[in-house]
Amino acid sequence: MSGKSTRDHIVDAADRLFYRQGYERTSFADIAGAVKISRGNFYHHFKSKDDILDAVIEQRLDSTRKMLENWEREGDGPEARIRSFIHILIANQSKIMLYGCPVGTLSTELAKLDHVSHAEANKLFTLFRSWLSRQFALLGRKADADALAMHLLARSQGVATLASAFRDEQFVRHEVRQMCDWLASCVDEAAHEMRED
Amino acid sequence: MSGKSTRDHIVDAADRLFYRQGYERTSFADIAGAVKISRGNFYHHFKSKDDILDAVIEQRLDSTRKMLENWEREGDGPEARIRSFIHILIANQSKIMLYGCPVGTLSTELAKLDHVSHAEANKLFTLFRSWLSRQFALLGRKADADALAMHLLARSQGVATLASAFRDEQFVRHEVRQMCDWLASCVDEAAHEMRED
DNA sequence: GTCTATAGATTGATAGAC
DNA sequence: GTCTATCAATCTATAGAC
Repeated sequence: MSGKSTRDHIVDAADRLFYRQGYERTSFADIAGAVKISRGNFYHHFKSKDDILDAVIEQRLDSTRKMLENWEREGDGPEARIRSFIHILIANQSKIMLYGCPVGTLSTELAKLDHVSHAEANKLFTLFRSWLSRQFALLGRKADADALAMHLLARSQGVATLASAFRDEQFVRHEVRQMCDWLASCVDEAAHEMRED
Repeated sequence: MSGKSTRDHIVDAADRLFYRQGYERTSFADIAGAVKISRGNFYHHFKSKDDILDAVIEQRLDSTRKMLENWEREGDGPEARIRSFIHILIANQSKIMLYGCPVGTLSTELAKLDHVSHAEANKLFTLFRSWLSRQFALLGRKADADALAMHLLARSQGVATLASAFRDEQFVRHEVRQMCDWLASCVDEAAHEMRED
């Protein structure tokens, strides 16, 4: 109950720094400075920098799973849950405008580095993808649920990228509104198909 | 007429490596290896690594300007020109699936590095943005031309990001088709507004 | 479990011969 | 204009004292 272990502090600091500076740019010295331990002490907890990365990805997967489960438990329908996803762009707007989306930017960086953990990082995308796909299926769009999930994922990724390039709050709000309109039209189409059956 | 200067070779190699590996990861040794010159020789042509980056951005701006001017000269209408933009995703598909969009990934990396040339790199985005905006205005959507340009930019960025994460050709083709449908609906709405005036 | 000290490689950058 | 040699700083990682 006394709080977090040194290992947890390292993972937390690395998580923040990898997001803000990128993985390649972040050195052990940076993390050591943030956690206030010596560089040599790292290797008691992790055997390499890649090892810290894997722990960071694991932590992000855990917290994302919890977030999605909470949205599922809140009792609202699938449309409201998907709206919660869309509104991440508003909730995290200031960070996104500075550093982009933590999922997309990590995946992109690891792809370029041809890093062994690229596949691990992409599990974050897959987590959102299958969760969204399930919500669209619940909405009555079973046939194209996965395509809709990918479409929405892509649009939020694009908004995050341009948000960090242009730092334009109004653009983000405008696109979020449009995505919610698009979502509502998805529901309408589903209802229409039901009537036809 | 004898071909490219050493300086040009350096910029070409740096351009390719910055795209494939990222700016931070690419060292002078990498570029030297690609151009087959010694590391010391760099500093006769550039005074720093940042200097090479600026030259790379300048070259990308030049070639992008030429591409957009060519599309403008081809005689087709604005709708066909915007379709040419959308189809970059198909034309460069294999590279995009490996390294993402050269514009978006550079901007994202420089944002995280808090690099002085981030604004320079964003001029690439602005170039596409104002060109697209002009095309939408020609299409009869003067009032919201810039918002439509940003929307389309965002969607292609998102598709590029997910293309490199999931390496899914069919997804790219599907999204490209949808973007073209959306473009056609933009034209219809413009025609409808004209009738109302 | 945390530290200091250090190895060994690589980084961006400089000096000076040719 | 290109080279070799080298600098100082930084990097990941290891060894070993406490």
